[in-house]
Amino acid sequence: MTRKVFHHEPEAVRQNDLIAATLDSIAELGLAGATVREVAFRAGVTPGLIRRYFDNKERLVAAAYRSFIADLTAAAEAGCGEGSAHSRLAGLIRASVTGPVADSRALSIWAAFIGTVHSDPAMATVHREGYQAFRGIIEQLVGEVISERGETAAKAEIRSHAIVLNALLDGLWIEISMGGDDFSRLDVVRVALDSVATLLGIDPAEFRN
Amino acid sequence: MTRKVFHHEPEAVRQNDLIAATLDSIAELGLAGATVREVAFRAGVTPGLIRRYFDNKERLVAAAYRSFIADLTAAAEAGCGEGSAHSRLAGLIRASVTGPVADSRALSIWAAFIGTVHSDPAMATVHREGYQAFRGIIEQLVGEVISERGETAAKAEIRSHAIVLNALLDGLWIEISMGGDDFSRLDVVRVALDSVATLLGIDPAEFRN
DNA sequence: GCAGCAATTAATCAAGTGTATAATTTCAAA
DNA sequence: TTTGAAATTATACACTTGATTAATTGCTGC
Repeated sequence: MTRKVFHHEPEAVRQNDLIAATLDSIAELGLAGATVREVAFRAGVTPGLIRRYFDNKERLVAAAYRSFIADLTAAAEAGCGEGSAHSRLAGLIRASVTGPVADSRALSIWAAFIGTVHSDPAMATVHREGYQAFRGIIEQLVGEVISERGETAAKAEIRSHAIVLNALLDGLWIEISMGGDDFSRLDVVRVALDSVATLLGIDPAEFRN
Repeated sequence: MTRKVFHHEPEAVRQNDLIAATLDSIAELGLAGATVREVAFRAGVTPGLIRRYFDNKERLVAAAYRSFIADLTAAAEAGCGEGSAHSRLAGLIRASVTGPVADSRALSIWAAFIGTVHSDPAMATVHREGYQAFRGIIEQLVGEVISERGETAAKAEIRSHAIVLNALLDGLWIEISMGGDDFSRLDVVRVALDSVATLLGIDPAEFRN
């Protein structure tokens, strides 16, 4: 038998490929389907190689989680654009409830990971970091929006608003990404913007800009 | 060796025990830890017995999911109590963001199951049914609240409100159950009630009753 | 071109998985 | 008390899993 031909790849490239293959496996087959063999196959590589780049399968999965969350947050943040705080918040909201952030694949991966957080300390750490990062963005944005309107609010109030907003966006993201038929005939962006505006006491018409 | 002594149990009891053991396993060890042996051990039974009550492990897990969702929905619904639509909606909200509905164990189980929905059609069915049931409750309640206030709203508007409310409650439930430190010094019930009141255009003070 | 090192493969292992089945025990009916 | 069916156990099997290691290959510097 002839051995498989292969190429040397830079460490970063292989790691990325393995992480991507892991996320693909999870998205299509669930966490249980993301076996070492499946991941290796999708990465066009042999199972044993994984151990050269990740000490454990656990480490690989945690790295994939971190990468996934970072990408998701970055995509949402990219939706902010630049400009007034109002328009940036609107951009964040719009990005949060439309593709590629709000899509079935992302939800599947997120859900698979979330299920491990409670029983796996390493995953819990990754989760907490990602969560706090996103809520920090919202909190900052809410603060800026309030001061932009010439108003002032206590830190606790801003935080309270951020928590509610975050919850609403999370919930909407889940519902939309889950893809029940209920959203197909609904303008999700308008609903999301109006809801947030109402919660913040902003005139929805003005907020939609 | 002496064989294990055992008792005959009615079918319903054994099924319940096995389902309870499955949920316990998932809550503590994650879905991956809910092996046939682990579940059997927790149920004080031998692995082989499971197959007498459930064709597959898949069936057992699906049954556990259905049972879990039903209990959760029932607990939330029980919080409604009786009385005006306003007070029933308030009760539902209060129940949704406090124990035993909003607690770490419930979230762990929910998360584990959610991760399987995308790649497992049977689980998807169970999920969809449970989800629609809960959203139906909210939709009904929102409709009653509106008409109770002497107002009138198109069906689409009611549905839109229900979707947003459901998303908000889901998101709050997740955040609270996840148990970040951020909620420890926050009156979650008040925040939830005020947010919903604001979204529905009700005076928060009146809504809190 | 070639030597040597790092990257990759191939093959194997022990442990754990869900499932199947025959042997045993419980329990209710006669 | 006995008997027979149903419930439960014990054991085993085939398979998959993550991990390990030696052999092989590709590549870089000389």
